[in-house]
Amino acid sequence: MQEEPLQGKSLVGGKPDDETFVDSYLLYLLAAASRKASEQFHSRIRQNGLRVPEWRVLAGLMDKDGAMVTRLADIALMEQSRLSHIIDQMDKRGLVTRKFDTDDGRRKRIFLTDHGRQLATKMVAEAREHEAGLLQSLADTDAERIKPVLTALLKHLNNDKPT
Amino acid sequence: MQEEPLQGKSLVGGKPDDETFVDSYLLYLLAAASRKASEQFHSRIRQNGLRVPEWRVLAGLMDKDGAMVTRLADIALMEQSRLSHIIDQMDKRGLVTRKFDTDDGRRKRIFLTDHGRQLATKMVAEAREHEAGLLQSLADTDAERIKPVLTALLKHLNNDKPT
DNA sequence: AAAAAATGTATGAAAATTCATATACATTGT
DNA sequence: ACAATGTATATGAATTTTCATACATTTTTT
Repeated sequence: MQEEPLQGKSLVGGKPDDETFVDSYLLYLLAAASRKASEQFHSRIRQNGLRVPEWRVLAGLMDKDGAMVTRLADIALMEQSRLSHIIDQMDKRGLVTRKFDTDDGRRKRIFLTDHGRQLATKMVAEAREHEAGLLQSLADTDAERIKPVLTALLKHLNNDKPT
Repeated sequence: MQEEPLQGKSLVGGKPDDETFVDSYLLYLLAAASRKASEQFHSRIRQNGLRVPEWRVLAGLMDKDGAMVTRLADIALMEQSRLSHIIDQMDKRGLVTRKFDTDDGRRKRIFLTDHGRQLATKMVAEAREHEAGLLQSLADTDAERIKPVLTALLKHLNNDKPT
């Protein structure tokens, strides 16, 4: 599609594999796989009037409605203060609501509103549909292996968190 | 470390597996794996006076010094205009430099300066070291499977890009 | 060979995110 | 019971990122 024109030294764009770094670097592979795999669906999210972080919040609440802010931030893969800002906006839009935790006065618990749940439900359906297409387009063997591998990695990562 | 206190309904934090969404959703697994796996190294990046996107640019240039902006943006997993801004800053800091492409007047090619290359080299070494530790801490079978699976996924994703 | 369309990069204002810290409540140790 | 310490969330200024678009080419079309 987009051809890299050769350079004077005829090297750019064609380094032997053992000289490249990123293509064999785990953290890069993870980031790249995540970004490229999500690209299409992210535009669907925007078509539904949401931004990606907002979708993550909705999805997180579908699993854990009433989660406390810190926990939700962890689930939604973002920093606490960012989540606070986002909750502000989603609250104003009537997607979620904050309630005091009766047991612990410092905590607030975040709940989906009816409207929020409605939108979240729709998006989860779209997500599952999109995922099915993605998995189907993969070679069967790959599709079977990818999730278990990621789950194992994630489990491991969540265990020995850095002190 | 951080215990989720049980709710009135004794349900929060303990939904049966078949009711949770994110934990079995591919795009979430990818994003979560990427974020959690990178967390530690990202703080190393900052300790070296870089931000994560800057590190990505340096790493990309280690593989493809003299890349054009659009291509570098793709490698470094960011939008073109963002890369332009970042190059501005890295240029001012003396890490990279822009040169005109002789063949195509629209293009600029980005090169590491000596200083930039020095820092990039150091960081790549740190990255490899960190990666080795990460892989070692995984069960052998997992470690062997993860990269091929991601590589296959990425290869697939890069092929049938959405029109 | 113009004109039209496409491509590559930069730019700046708007919006989002981060960073440091304030505030409020809880827990621990004495 | 009271400091002292720790935890949970919010807040606002500073910074980064995005979005739309301008500008300068190059490529395609007629």
